[in-house]
Amino acid sequence: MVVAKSNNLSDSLEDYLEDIFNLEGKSDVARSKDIAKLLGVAKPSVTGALKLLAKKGLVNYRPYGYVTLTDSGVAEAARVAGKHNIIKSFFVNILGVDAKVAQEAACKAEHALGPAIISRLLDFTDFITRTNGSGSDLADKFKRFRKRQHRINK
Amino acid sequence: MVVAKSNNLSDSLEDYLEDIFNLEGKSDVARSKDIAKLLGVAKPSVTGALKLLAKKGLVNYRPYGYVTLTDSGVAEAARVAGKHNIIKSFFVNILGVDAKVAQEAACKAEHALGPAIISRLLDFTDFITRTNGSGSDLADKFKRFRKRQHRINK
DNA sequence: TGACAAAGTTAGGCGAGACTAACTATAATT
DNA sequence: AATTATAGTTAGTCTCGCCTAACTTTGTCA
Repeated sequence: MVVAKSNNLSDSLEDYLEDIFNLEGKSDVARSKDIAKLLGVAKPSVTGALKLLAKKGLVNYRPYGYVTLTDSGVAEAARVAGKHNIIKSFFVNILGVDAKVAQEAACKAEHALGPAIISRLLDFTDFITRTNGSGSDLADKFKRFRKRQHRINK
Repeated sequence: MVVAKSNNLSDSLEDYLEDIFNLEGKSDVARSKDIAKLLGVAKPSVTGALKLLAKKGLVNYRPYGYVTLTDSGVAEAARVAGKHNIIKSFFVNILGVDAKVAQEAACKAEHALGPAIISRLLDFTDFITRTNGSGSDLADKFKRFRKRQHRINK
């Protein structure tokens, strides 16, 4: 089930873009080797992806040179990274999922959820994080609820 | 980013399995033509998938014969379909997402979310659906919250 | 029961995205 | 500055999942 995207970017290319974005944020520059390591792919795979992204005008690529995002590359990457954070935040802060598990699941789910759902998920996380009438945080309430539900397994 | 799965089933094969499961539920039998239609693929793709699933012992397949799930096929398919329903239910009943959008997103997200997250999502949907102290359903509260948040766009 | 329609299969091919092996360019060290 | 290590690229291959065209089997109906 390969899905046509409006932005014409495959899941794979979105991942590259996102990682370049994160690397730029950390060290102002993305090195091919680091991209490969972060994504868990071999170096030639990175070269191939960079060429594709360059053709789409999303990265500035020159053989043996440093990699930077173009303006539209930054925009695209930020969109993907934003999804990632919204999803991960929901998993961690609301569902109480382990950070590492949440991180990995968010990596995959970010390609599955469109703007309608992402927007609602963001609002919902915001909503549920707030203190409600009872003066007790709902995420905490849920943790206790879940503990009760599963006490038989503990 | 192709992901290794513990069950050794690709996203694609999980989709076939799930659709066969649903077709069996409706008419006791899955016809190749209907699988193709449901998944939006050409008929030869179905033949190929059925052979793979048969090799894994998940479907009973004979050329030109009807397709049924084996016991382990049912188990696998039920697991996937279960995920699907939990995710869709959260989208629709909690986030208030349109049913069609939720359906499609769930189709993709079901491959992204592992048991730790699914289990919590199920509990959470259960939890949040219940009436809380204020006597008002939280999903409803969220709808109002969201309406307030976005009233500027309306 | 024979002809035709519908369903399913086979054969061959294509693109995406990964890999390894071998090569080239850049950087670092002395 | 020459050597060596590291980074990056090229070339070629593989698998997966899809496709179309052509063929075979099964079902229907006059």
